[in-house]
Amino acid sequence: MILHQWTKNPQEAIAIQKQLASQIERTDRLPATINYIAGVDIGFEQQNDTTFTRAVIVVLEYPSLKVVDYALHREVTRMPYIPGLLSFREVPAAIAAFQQLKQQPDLIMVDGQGIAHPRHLGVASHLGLWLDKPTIGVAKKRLCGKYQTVPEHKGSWTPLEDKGETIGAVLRSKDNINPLFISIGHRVCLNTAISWVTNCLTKYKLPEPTRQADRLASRRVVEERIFKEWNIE
DNA sequence: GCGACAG
DNA sequence: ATCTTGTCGC
Repeated sequence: MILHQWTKNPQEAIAIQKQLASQIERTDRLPATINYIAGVDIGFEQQNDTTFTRAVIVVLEYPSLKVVDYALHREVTRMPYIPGLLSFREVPAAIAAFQQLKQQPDLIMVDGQGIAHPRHLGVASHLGLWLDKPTIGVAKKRLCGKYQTVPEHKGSWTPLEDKGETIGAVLRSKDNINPLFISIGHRVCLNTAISWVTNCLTKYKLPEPTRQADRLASRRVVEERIFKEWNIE
């Protein structure tokens, strides 16, 4: 279902975000059993005078964390990067990639903020609302909010607060490595978001869903060997 | 006015 | 995000 037009006008985009933010669900509404978790990431390719947006979405089986499906979509980049309006640049491509999946996920982790955003509608929230799926924002940097120093050991976290409310969690996903910024995307409460990200952590900074998506999104060319490596097709 | 600013 | 070499540390 179409929620709105993907305007390229900043003023209109801000108005749309304010209207959509009220529809975000901050409490759990996800399957009792999670069998498939998706990871989303976007990369860019410069080809002479044109910039292409490349969206990658991978689906991992849980708890094995094995990749069972993935999709990729390229399109000419529609908007420049403007802090706070990232979803209007990246989400359309992510939706196109999502529609190619054969295995539907029960939960989606997105590279970027969820409600930890000036108008409470980061990429993870916007994508979740559009797809009507549970989503979690997994960002590597802070967009807004304040937080206390996080203990250095893996698993510890401190609240990310803005204007008197908790908008996310600053989570140490690996010992002595910069923390991740976790926030509600849609249909998942903060504690549930934190536990699912934690459940998907192995020996790296990023949880497996976004780490695997990142591997493809940040690649110059998607070679055939990737298919074999994941035993797909 | 000045600084901050996901990817 | 992307452009890029070496380098410090577990």
